[in-house]
Amino acid sequence: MDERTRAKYEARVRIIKAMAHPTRLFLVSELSRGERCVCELTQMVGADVSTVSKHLALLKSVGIVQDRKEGSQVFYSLRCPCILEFSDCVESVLRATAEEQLALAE
Amino acid sequence: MDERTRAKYEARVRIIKAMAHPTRLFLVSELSRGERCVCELTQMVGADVSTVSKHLALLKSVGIVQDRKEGSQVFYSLRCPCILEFSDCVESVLRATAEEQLALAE
DNA sequence: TCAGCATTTGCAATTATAGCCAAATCGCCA
DNA sequence: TGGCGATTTGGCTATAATTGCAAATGCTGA
Repeated sequence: MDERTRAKYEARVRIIKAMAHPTRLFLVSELSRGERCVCELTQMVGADVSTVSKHLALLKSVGIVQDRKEGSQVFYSLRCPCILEFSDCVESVLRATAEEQLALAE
Repeated sequence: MDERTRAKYEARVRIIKAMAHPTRLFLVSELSRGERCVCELTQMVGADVSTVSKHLALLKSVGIVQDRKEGSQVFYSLRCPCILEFSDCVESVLRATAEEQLALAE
């Protein structure tokens, strides 16, 4: 794998890695319903505000979400609605595995 | 986020995490072209065999790939062709970011 | 200007990952 | 059976990620 190829995969990996955390995946799925402010998200997640803020900053840094300030609040929203396709793939892997396990159990 | 919800996201995260590594993303994309044995993949990646073997084992453990032994060789293949949809989403985030950067530069 | 909420940033400790080398397995064939 | 090539596993070290607390920043309304 040459330098150029590796760089290409690393760019994609940054985005995938951003989704590879339970809290961030939850945030993304919550944002797929619509804009939310940090305080709302923090309450839903149930972790420290600073932790949630950092997760959101990471998602933003790779371009998955965008933010909008309104007064002292910050509203985050999805920048790409494609997350659904993304999830579909994950779901189908999960389903395939579950079906296989079921078959083995019989 | 209650226990049950968290467990749901963790199951999905295991799959996403498996893709969140340059070498593994490369392996998956290479396997999307067809079955390959460990020795071929090792050569393409250019890392230690043991390293590649561990990456493949991880991909297998979450159900993304499957293996088939033939003599002393092991052939890996994709278990879910959906990786393409997965990539499409990643690509569109990349593209959106690139376009935005371009617009800012003008 | 000051107090007060919302959010981000700096810091330090804990935990998880990745990589290589060496050693163990496994199947094949002389 | 013994050796050989292919692959996996164990062990160890180095690096990266995650988290909460405390402090800093920003905005708003009195």
